[in-house]
Amino acid sequence: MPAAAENAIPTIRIAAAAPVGARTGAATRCSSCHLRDLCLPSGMNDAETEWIDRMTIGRRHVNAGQTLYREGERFQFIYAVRGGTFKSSVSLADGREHICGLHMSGELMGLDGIANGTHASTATALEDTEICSIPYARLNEESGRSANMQRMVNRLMSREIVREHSLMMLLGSMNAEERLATFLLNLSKRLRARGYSPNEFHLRMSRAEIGSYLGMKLETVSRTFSAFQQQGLMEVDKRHIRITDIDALQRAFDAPVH
Amino acid sequence: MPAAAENAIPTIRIAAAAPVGARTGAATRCSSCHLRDLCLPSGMNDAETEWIDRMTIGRRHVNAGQTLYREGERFQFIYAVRGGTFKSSVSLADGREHICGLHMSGELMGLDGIANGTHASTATALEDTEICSIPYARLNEESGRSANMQRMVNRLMSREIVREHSLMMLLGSMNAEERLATFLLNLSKRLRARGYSPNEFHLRMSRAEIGSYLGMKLETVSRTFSAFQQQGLMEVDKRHIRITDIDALQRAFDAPVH
DNA sequence: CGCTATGTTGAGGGAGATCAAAGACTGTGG
DNA sequence: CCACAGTCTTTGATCTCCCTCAACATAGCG
Repeated sequence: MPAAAENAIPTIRIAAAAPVGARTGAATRCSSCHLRDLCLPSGMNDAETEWIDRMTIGRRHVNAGQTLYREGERFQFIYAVRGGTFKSSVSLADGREHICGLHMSGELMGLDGIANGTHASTATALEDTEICSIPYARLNEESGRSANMQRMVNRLMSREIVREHSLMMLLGSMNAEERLATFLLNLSKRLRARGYSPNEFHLRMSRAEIGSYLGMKLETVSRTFSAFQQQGLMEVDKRHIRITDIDALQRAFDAPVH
Repeated sequence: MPAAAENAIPTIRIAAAAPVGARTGAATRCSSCHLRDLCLPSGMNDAETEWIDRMTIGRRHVNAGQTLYREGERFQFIYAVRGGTFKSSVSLADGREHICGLHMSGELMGLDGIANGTHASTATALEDTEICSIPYARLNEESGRSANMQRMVNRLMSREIVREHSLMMLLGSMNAEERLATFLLNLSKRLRARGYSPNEFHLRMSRAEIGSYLGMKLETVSRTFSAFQQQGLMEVDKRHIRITDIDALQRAFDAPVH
């Protein structure tokens, strides 16, 4: 299983078969993708999945540090993460930046661009990644043909809204330990859903990025990690995390949105 | 203009013609609504607006303090605010609550329910209000008939995502003065769009509610209002706000998402 | 006329920010 | 192979913004 293998490799570099940003040629088929049940086709029947197949124009590599799209750019595609991890961020006029999303394989990006036809955030690869581009105009055409497919698109957008609600809750009313624990538990859950170990993983973000995501400073992130380690909840070695007592972490901090 | 009259009345009570929560009878027609250009029908042609007319099952009063829907309840309707103001909130298992939205006339509520078929937040009327209920199942049927209509639904959902991005930016990287100023400027802009004065208005939320929305305590909200007043930016008398120098407020604090 | 809800203001404390320094690791170039 | 710069992380010391606790004022309401 390539996914598990990738997880086992501690480096963040994976072989880049094509030049930066280039398409890899043939269109990727959703119907044969191992992320089928997590991604856009989830809940769709075979015929609908084939419709998606016809419009997914291609797979593309995006290398670590590169952007997939930037705030203000014209919106044309919705993107599905096929491998690797992305962050998305918004920025203020004075340069302050805030990370507002962390996207893993099977998750969609770029939905915020539909509102005005321009992207409202910037998507940056946190490691070497692979993404599928879905032309929004064609998605609309196809979903006009299938009520089910259209419901799925709505559902995925709604899911994004719900996700942001949770983040607002986190930013608005949790302390540093609660924020970091919630973040780690959420990560753990999503990794498990992808067949990775929920207890041991590599963070793809720096302390500063985690801080930006959680509304705290990098030093506070670092100190909170140290505190968790001293409490015997996890072992932390830079970006390598091993959660030793996930139940305790849950009990102490997991306050799921009611 | 009834809207302007309502704005001029300092009390939050408006006459309730029907019993609490009751439908007022005949279906409301979008085609003749004065909020037509702000609300769901914006950007739709006459035929499409008539389709919406056919499914908007009715107008309903919701009195101050009452909830329109609650977290966890089955999702069936999307709601459009026809008059008055709503807050929406999410809560943690331990009872902490966070206000994650403030909805004015012409704005939609309940989109977060599409994801799982249950509402992810609670909507509470901040004053006596009137809302239109749009059955989601029928909305889907109708929007299957019109690509344009479906695009509009997507756009409205995307707008909600963008709105939440801004809130996350606010919660994640602004100080108390910036938060309150951003909040007031946003309110001012939305009131202007509805034909109200952008400089003088009544807040519909208590200090505690504003605090919950902006991720700060009620005392801090109160102190920040006092600070703005001492800086000559506005006059504050409980919930009545008169912004005397909106440009200064903009210059000092408005840091629009890049 | 109390009673409750709401808002303002003060005093003090604390969680996290800021400033600073040092160690670990990576990649680069000699 | 090693010296070096640059990045990331950790930890300490100090500071500050906002929270907490408290008292008081005001308005609406039974």
